[in-house]
Amino acid sequence: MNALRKQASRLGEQAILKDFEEFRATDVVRALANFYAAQLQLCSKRVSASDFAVRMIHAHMIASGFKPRSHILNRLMDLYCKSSNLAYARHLFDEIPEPDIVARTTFVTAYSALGELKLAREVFNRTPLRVRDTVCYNAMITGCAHNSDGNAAIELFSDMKRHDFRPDNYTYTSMLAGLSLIAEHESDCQQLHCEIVKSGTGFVTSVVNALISVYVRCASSPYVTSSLLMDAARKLFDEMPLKDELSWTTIITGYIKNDDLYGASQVFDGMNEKLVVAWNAMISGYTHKGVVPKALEMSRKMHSLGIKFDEFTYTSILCACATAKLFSVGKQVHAYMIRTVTNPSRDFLYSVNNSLITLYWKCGKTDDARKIFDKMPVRDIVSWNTILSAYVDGARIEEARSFFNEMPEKSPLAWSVMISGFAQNGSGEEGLKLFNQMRSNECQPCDYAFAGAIISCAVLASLDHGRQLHAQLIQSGFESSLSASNSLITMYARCGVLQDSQDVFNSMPYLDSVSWNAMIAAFGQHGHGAWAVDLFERMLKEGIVPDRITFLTILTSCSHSGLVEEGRRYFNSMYESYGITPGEDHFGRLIDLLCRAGKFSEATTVIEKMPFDPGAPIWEALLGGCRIHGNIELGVQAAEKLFELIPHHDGTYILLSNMYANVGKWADVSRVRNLMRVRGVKKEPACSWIEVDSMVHVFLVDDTNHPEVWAVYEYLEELVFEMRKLGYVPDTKFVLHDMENEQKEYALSTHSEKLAVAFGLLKLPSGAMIRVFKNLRICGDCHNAFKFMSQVVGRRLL
DNA sequence: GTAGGGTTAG
Repeated sequence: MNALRKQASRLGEQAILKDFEEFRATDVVRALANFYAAQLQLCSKRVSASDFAVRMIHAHMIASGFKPRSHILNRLMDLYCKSSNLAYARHLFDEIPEPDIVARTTFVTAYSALGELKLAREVFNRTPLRVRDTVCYNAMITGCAHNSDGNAAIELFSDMKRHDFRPDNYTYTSMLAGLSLIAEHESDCQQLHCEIVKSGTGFVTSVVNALISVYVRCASSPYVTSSLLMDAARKLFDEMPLKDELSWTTIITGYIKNDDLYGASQVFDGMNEKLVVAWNAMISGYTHKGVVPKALEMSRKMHSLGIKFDEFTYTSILCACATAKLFSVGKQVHAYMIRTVTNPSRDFLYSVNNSLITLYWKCGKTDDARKIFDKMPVRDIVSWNTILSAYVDGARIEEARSFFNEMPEKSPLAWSVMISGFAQNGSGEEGLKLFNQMRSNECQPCDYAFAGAIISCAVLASLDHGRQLHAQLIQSGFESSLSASNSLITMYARCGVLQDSQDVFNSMPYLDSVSWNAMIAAFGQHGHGAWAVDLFERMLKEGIVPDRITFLTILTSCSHSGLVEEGRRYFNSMYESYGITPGEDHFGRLIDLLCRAGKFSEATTVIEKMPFDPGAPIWEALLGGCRIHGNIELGVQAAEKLFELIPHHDGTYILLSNMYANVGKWADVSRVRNLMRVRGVKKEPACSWIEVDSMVHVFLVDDTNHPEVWAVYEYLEELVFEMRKLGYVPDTKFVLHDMENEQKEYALSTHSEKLAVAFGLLKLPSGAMIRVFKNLRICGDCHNAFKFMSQVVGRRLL
């Protein structure tokens, strides 16, 4: 009891408790009943802190031997449901011999809100028809609609009509709102609209609001032309006899959702008394559409008009600052908030602190973000997820992992962030492991989780897994998911099946810049620079604005296909036409482009004229070019710079030794390899479980950015080197050609067999060889796979 | 006891 009391004072429930203590003296049952009813009423108004008080009052009821009548009992159960103490409520419920309809409806609502549709349905089904009423049907319909069971909602709707229950405003509102969330029920919404008009509820504000939001939602669907539907929504809005707060905000956010900020601001300007909610909608609208200055201007205007900011306003402004990385402005807003908000609620603390964390994270201060998190008196799921994303975003994968393990509650979002975090970090295997773990924890993967798992397959170049996941994705109903489809494009390309990438790309209902970037990259990786350029041009024609990633991708594609002119032109257009300042990564691609084409003097000029000191990516690009063309003098210079910048990077040694190997300077190759050994440079470990067959794909397809790829790359090159040293002229010309000039079409269309033949390694019956390669699924140890390969090589050579 | 808008995490 004392512990509870302590908690009560922390939650600010003293008022209730004081009344409570005073009342104990009297002992009249009727008065007690009134008192309980009044206290419970009080609790229901204090949403955030009522939990404890309810338990106190209930405990007192039991202690004083008070037997509550149904209305008090119902209220008690309702409060328990709303404060997530559903078990208590259910316990009470089960003890009532004949629970009334109010009690039953309470449970239908509570279970539905928790996503426990089956339990809700059970309570509903056990309610005899003679007891049922419209409210209880409404509650059940809302439950079905919110849990995306549109068909059940429709069935219930006709069921209630069959039994002569007249649908009311609540029914129509729930039906409309629920069905419009589910894509395949658009025509049902149209039918409902007709029925509403006939029923005479067509002018009821709440129903029209719901209708407007249906039109808005349909308008933002990728399958339709939004302007007509928005016009229809606007007509409904203009013609409605009585507008309430919701009508205004629904239409404003409707315009924002459909990218019509002008339309939104027009309606907003037409408001006589501008609601805080509407201001908030405008501010967040501008922020999300990337017009942060406008968002800040709105908040300044709001301030100068003396309109008080609420929790949502602060959160939105801080989010705007985070998006635009305006750290000092964000801090000012925070300071202003501390001055003006004297008594923040718990919900306020959550959201504001969460957006502060976001601000610090986006401004590159992850450790400070963590400090805020640690200091927060109360944290919610978003607080945890934000920190997790911050770690993943900063490639601090180990910290992310241990933070993830500490999380008290792992939402699907957290799982998917962590899964794609692993994948982005090159740990495809960890990503897939986690995805499977997610499923075995009975956590239904969402489309983002699938996307993470699919990217993991891309990293591993594990086509079989990728295809399996694609099938499961369709089974789970995520076929049209943007993020999952984007990851499929990348996965198929990395696994060497370009056609499948194109199929996914062409079948997508709508595309975002990520989709275009992925497809352009896919063409580029497969050596189809010209196709990549075509697609890029098509993207521009369709009015999609290219971003930094698009330019990285198109520059890489040009570079891999020797399209020097185009690459140079695109590089220049970056700033001139799109206002994007080229970063070091873009310069790196340009250098790569020039060096691959042998234009070393132009490359060195670019390096000299760059607006910043050249870092590792620049020297790596230069060294890479020197490797291809055997430009020893310049290559050595670049390697020296690299050794200064990143002393123990294995990639530098490997590039250097390959450069020597390409011009037949075997002594130098040995020298570099020895140097590596002497300096204790560790080679990145090879990935452990993919098939040799897949590795070859990775090696040929990828840009050699991943550690695994480096390992494979080095190993295969070593094999060729050994062969050459032994005076064997391997029939590998085109493979080497592939390596160096990225003409990968042939290699990609081949499988292990052709590759093996190409290496001149084997004249084994191809079937046997294929089986060895294909079945050599060395789970947990790829070294053995390589050992096998080298044994075969040895046999042939000796 | 039932419906509908604005915030922060991918």
